[in-house]
Amino acid sequence: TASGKSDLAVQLAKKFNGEVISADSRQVYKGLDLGTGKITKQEMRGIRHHLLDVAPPPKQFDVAQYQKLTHHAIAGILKRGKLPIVCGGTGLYISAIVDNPSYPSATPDKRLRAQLEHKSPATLFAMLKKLDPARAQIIDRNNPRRLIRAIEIAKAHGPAEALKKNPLYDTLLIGIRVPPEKLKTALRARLLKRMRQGMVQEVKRLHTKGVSWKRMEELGLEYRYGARYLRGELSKQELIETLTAKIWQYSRRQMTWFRKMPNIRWCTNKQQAMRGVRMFTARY
RNA sequence: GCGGCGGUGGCGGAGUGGUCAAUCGCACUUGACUGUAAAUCAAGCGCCCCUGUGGCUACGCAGGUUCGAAUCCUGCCCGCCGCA
Repeated sequence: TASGKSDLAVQLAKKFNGEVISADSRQVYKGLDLGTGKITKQEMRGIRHHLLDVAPPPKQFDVAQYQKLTHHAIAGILKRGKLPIVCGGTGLYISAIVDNPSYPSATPDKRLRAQLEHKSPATLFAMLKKLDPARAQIIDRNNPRRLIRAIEIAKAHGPAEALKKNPLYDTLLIGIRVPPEKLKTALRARLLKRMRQGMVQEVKRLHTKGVSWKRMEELGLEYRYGARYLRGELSKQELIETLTAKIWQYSRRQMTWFRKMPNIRWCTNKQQAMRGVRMFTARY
């Protein structure tokens, strides 16, 4: 967040004849622009971007869909003889491409989920233990969302296998390192700018176009708190304060994900990144 | 000036004689992650020794009562409300 990755991606694409693939779980939705910090047409500077605006906001999108669409996109880019550049902050989505795990084929079961939603973690855990004791051993037993999905998988086709990774592509991972204080300031400045550009109006517009307040809660920080502000639960000042805090928390969670990626190459400036890519592409 | 209410950890806010370093929420720090991932979940969060049924300092300030006080009493300081 606010590290300058979109901008870097475009520069790399220019320099190395590439196209950009977004790895962002909110920018996949059409119409979520200001609130997600989506790159604008102008900022793209003619570089083709993929995996943006591929889903309607009311419908839930997920990693498996992301994985599938991305493989298509990458195939197309390679066929055109170009370099695919994945850029984004959703660790899970990045790993969906880089590690290419084959997710259990059990498809989300809305009815089952609704049924389990109000059960306590303890009962969910008991259910899972019966269905898939091995999984129960290693799962986070306090986390209803994980428990429900695990049950979903077990019900569909018995005990789950360990997740296999089958990487398809040779990848270079670049992490951008920004000093925390600097990042904090940048985050806030960016938020204020987006507010001036009409972020709240965007939320309002989405709602009039049929996105429920309930759904808004799930579409990302800006939409969640923006909606609360519009409903009068937050003052403008409170909106700004809680959003800065929440965005910062989110940014930290991103970092904990990236920190554990094994071969990530950390860069503090564009030159370092450029050099990395040059060396990487020289191998082919 | 008189009367009422209140001052608790970074913030909000419990507790009203012992089991209180003090419920809880937020913020903060660290981490997990098998189709919601900007989601969901976990741990830590006065100071020190970092072994424990450990030591120290704490609930506006200063005294007092008590075996024992954030909790009771007195004085002072500060805030809000009502009457002047």
